[in-house]
Amino acid sequence: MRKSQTVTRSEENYLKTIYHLGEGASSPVSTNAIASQMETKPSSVTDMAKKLAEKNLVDYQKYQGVVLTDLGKRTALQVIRKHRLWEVFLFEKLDFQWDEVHEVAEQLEHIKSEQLIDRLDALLGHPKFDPHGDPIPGKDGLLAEQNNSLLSELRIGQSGLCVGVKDTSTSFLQYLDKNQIALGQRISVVEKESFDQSLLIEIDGQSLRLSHQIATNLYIKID
Amino acid sequence: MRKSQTVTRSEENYLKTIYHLGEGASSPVSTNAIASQMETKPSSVTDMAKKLAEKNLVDYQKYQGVVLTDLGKRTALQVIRKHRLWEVFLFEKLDFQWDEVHEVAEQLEHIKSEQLIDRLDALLGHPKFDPHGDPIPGKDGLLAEQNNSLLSELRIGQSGLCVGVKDTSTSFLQYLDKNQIALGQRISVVEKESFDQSLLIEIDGQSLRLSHQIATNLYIKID
DNA sequence: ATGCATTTTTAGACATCCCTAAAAAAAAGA
DNA sequence: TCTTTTTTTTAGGGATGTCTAAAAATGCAT
Repeated sequence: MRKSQTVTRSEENYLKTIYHLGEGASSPVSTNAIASQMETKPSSVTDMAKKLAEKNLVDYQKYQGVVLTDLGKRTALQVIRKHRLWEVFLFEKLDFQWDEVHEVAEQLEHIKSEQLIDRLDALLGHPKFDPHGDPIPGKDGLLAEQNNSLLSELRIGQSGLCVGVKDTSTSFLQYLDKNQIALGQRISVVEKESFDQSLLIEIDGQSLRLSHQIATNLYIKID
Repeated sequence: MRKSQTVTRSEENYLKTIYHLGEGASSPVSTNAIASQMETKPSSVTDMAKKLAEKNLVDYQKYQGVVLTDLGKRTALQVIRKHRLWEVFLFEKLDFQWDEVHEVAEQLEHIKSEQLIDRLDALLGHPKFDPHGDPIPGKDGLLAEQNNSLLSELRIGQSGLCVGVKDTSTSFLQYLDKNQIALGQRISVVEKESFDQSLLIEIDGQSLRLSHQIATNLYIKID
């Protein structure tokens, strides 16, 4: 078993981004997609692609984008695992709001100590999902299954539990807070407006109208 | 009030080292002292001294070493505050041994979030000392008074509480663990051997002989 | 006090990670 | 197909933080 080389903070950030853009799959991710996601320049991405390929973390063919190797995927998942565990810690133990956890977790995810993460995981009770409902990869790199639907996909009369958000921007999360929509709540679809696809839902005994855009960013677990 | 510029991780490490070497005082710290403490080269220290002087964090005169400015001292103390709070967290919440906390805290101390540190401090109950008995600077940068003695300074018959260690090396801490010496314990000096300055002490109902070297690395709070 | 040893600084270089500008390849459309 | 547009890569360079080797300043000792 070959000892894995050091992966820098910057390399970890690239791997994470590539993982998210490729949805964990093996479709190649383009230079431009990575650059715009990371708010950097395509030329910087090309440089890094070569470095990651050198370290066997991605497959890279000129002009063809990058694909994570198995090693790259495992590495990315461990960074994501750390990110999401820290998010749970901030939310549960330090009373951060769910729209405040991301930025700090971006820093904490790069701390290198297996012991630290194992024990943090235990302290938190081995959580399976982060405060946004995203699944936390295990030590083995496996993700909990999530066969969830978007709220916008529910038919009239259907109901389910709100289990996650797709958009994690501060403005969206604050909108949910303002309308008292939180993870774990039951939502029923009362009516769908065909004109603008807005929904009338019932939540917590209250009726609420949500735009289509909101409904496409809420994950629902149907009973 | 001028917004303080960004301080890099490397700069923070230099400030911390300079603070420790200067014992917080205003005596100049030499280039070589910093270099050997940080396991780097004197030329690198000179480079950094210029950069820190530029940012008003140290006073630097060629060939005269560096002295922390007020701003530098405040910055160093905040890094030390973070380091020691994280040590308490690791020790109290994640069951790390006291010889294991340092390395991970070296990484965690550079996380930038005032909110995080404030809340961590609260979670831990605003501790005043870290697991080695070192005082934790407050938000205001003030250190709790510590008028402690070294065990080697006690006279025969005197006793006190073990409140800290001077040497924090793994080997020393593990020696203490092996001999069941921990912070908070009462130690009485029974006898002093003038030949090698070793001590016979009583601790936890047991007699124990300690070398002079051990005794000069244990802080005792005399009643 | 002056000569030698030590300390410190300078000069020049390298690695990382980013940038801009220009060239090259790929994709799109007429 | 053959332009034109878009994407991607190359070339060259800047900032940070490190190093080695050599020069300069300091300071100790006889």
